[in-house]
Amino acid sequence: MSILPQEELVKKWESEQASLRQQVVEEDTEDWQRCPDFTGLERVGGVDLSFIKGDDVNACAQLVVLSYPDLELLYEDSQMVTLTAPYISGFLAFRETPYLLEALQRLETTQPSLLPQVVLVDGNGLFHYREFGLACHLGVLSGLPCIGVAKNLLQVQGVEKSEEHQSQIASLQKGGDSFPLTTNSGKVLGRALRSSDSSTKPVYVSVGHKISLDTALHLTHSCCRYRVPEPIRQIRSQSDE
DNA sequence: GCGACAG
DNA sequence: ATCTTGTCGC
Repeated sequence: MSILPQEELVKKWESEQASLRQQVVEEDTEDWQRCPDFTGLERVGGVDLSFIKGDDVNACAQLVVLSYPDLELLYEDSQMVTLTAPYISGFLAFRETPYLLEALQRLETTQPSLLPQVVLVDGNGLFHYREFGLACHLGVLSGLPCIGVAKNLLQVQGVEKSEEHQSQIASLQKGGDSFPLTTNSGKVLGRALRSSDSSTKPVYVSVGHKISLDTALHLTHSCCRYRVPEPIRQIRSQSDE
């Protein structure tokens, strides 16, 4: 096996992103997405990789499936994995997607009736340097509707932590309030969401696959008891329960 | 040289 | 991502 220099790796990954980007569906495709209170939606998934202190090679790949709208645990899968790809900002998917896909495939094989109807992904979707973040990548490869939920702002295409951005955050009064993340060319790539009344710092929601931004925003908010949506949050609290 | 850098 | 204690406020 040959090791590519990072510069070559990035070129290869960029072209792979460009080709997969064309397969992203940015609209609602499911019946439940068009119902006012998401009637028909029964299972919401969450995926994440977690690490331990000094080790960035071994990680725990986790998938949870929660009931909707009660957000109770229906399924949980944890698998220790050894990562092969490095973390490079903008290319998170190449590091994490293979193991998240494996988890979804294990579920599909063993208990297909528990497959989630939508997956909340820890990271960005279209709100990305090349409009193809982790949530898009996992969505296209799995075929499942996916939503990107990032806890930190990625500064991309003119969206930045400016005075303007800070004042927009300050203007979010209550849980559910949001404002658009608009590029310098005028395209809305996502929305900053105040996810609960008690949290000041927003989360950044963007389309992953097979869902509209409006639906993604409302569903994400309806999954929030605290700042981080339950499907993603319950993964972390899982380890000590 | 300095800031930025999803997870 | 992860290391970490207390502390302030509701």
